[in-house]
Amino acid sequence: MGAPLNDRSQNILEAIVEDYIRTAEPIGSRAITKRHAFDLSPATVRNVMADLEEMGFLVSPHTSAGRIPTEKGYQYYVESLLQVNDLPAEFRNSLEEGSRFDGKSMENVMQEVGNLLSGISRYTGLVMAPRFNSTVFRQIEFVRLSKGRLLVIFVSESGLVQNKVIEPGIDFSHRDLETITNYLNHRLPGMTIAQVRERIAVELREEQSRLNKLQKQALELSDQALQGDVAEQVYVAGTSHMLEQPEFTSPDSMMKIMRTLESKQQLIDLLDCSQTARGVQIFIGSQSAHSEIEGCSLIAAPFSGNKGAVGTLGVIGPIRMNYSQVIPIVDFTASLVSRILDRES
Amino acid sequence: MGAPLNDRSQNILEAIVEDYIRTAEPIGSRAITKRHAFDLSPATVRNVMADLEEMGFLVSPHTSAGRIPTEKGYQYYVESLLQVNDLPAEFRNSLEEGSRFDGKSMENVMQEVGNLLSGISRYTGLVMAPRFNSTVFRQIEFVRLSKGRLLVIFVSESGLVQNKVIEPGIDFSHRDLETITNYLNHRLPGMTIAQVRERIAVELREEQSRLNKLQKQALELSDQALQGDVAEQVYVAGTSHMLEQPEFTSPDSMMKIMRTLESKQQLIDLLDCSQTARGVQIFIGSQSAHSEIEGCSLIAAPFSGNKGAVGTLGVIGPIRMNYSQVIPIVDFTASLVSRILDRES
DNA sequence: ATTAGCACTCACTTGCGTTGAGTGCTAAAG
DNA sequence: CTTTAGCACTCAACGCAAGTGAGTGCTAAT
Repeated sequence: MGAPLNDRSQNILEAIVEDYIRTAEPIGSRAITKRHAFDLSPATVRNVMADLEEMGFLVSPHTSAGRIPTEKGYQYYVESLLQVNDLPAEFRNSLEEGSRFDGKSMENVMQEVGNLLSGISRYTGLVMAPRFNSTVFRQIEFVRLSKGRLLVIFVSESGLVQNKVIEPGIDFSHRDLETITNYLNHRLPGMTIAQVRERIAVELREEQSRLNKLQKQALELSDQALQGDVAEQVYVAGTSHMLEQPEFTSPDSMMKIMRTLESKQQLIDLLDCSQTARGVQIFIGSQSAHSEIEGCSLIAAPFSGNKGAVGTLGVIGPIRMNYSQVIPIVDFTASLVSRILDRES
Repeated sequence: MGAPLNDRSQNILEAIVEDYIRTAEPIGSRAITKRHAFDLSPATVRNVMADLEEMGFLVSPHTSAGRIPTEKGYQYYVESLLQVNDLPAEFRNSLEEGSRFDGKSMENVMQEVGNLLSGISRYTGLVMAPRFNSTVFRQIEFVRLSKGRLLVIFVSESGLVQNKVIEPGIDFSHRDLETITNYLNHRLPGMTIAQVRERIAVELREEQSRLNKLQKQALELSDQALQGDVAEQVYVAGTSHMLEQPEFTSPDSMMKIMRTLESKQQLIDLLDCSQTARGVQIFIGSQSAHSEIEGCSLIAAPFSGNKGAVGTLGVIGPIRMNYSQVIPIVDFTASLVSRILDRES
């Protein structure tokens, strides 16, 4: 699908896409010649537009309206025509300002980053915290809540904290717990949670005989503590910006979009795609997979500390999204968050 | 404003409110006589309705429409006419089912409870976790993240966990931290966070001379750790149910309501009102304070463990809300959560 | 006190003509 | 061969008028 477009067609396509992104209204041939100083008559532009339509870059909603870009049109625009703006200094500042983390927990930081993403882009901001299972274990603590009920707290290298309540069969004493905690905290750091689990399984199987009772209990306990994948954390911010978009003015589409943004799982699936990739990724319309988010595009980028904790953040908005503005925002924010995670180690 | 309403007027008012809650459409005199077996002609009902309108319980949107309840009408209905249904067993079951907390953190439980509230009521569920400052301190842990950067983890009696990153001036060694942790964990449990802070301030002021260096550092460190109120946590679930309500079909009102539900602070203010009260509280329309939530009612109840941690949960929906169904849901859920918090101790 | 009857009101719907932005086609001009 | 001017055509959107019907308030009869 190379680029069988000559310069003039490209210019016109670019003009249409950009005007449409601004106005959200079908662009007519006259409007083009007026707004941009091509030395062409509307009729010529019409011919070019007819060609672009035939090639699948444009459609007209009805005979007597202007043209709007198709998904393919946007894709071509993003891949070949778009020039990304620099991130304005004010945005850069408020991002750096807002992500100071002194006195905040990592969760707060993630939430705050989501708010910043949405506030600056004026679309909806998404942040998916690193999957806990892939983060590097740093420390574990047990708190005895009541008879037989324990609170387990994990801390990862990157400063993420997770906790859960478990009910092991045995009622450990304060002393036991302390010993177990020490034992585990000396042996486990440096591995990912996944590796830790594997290690525990191996030791329980193969070294049974060489372990004393408490060591065995320690392993069994941490096995239970690590059981069950911890659900991903997604922070969504600025959902109401979505409703401000003219493409979602109908009550129906408003409900649809809000339902989608409410279902964390769908968002996780979406963001997972760009987990592994490097740098900013752009999913335009139905490119964003199986997903139910019709009419939306996603600009996402992974972030990661040097200890391997990988999360994803991004901005979701209508296909008619201001790509040139949002891309640098996402890009910069991702590296910012990476920097924050790194600083922890 | 006593009750200058005779039985017949009451019955008719009740019928109108309940029919309107069901249909969301103005109720006419004929509809009343048809749907309910009062032995009255439409004309009589009309007379009564005119009286009720004069008294401020009803209004008609325009001359040739039926009547709808005013806020005052709802208030009278809720206070004097409403009979609360029992909570259907299926709801009770799914609530009890869903709030099993084994393997979940308290935050997960709160979130889950929000989901249940909204899922069952089909309105929007709110849960405000206990303010951390008012919870009883149980344990503190320090994790050294990097040079000069500490992660502090607090655990409250009720199993709530909070963490934050701080940067004390000094770079404590692992050993120091252990000592400090032990020192604090022996002295502080049993007090609320607020009390702890006070105590620390007093000791630092009055017992300066009697403390060794590490003890002093311990106190200073925990002072910093406790500084700054931790933001309240509000869990909001099922916001899209709001958009399903016929009163919010216009794009404008949809945006308005979503913006409100997005701003945690407004919700906190709202829920704070019922923090101190006992049992289910009902805020109808503008009763729900200064707040911007026009056209909404809130049904809320505080929950609390025996250790004093107090939170609030509730359901928010249109004024035309199914009070008789939602009240028992909120009531039961609040006591359920209280039970969960209690069980921890 | 209640009810039947009746004139009246007014949001809502339907249909119809007008408007205007925009198109595609054709034929002339460069 | 490309570009442009001209023109007939299309069709969503807007506004207006008439018709419809649910519901009311008032009056007079029961």
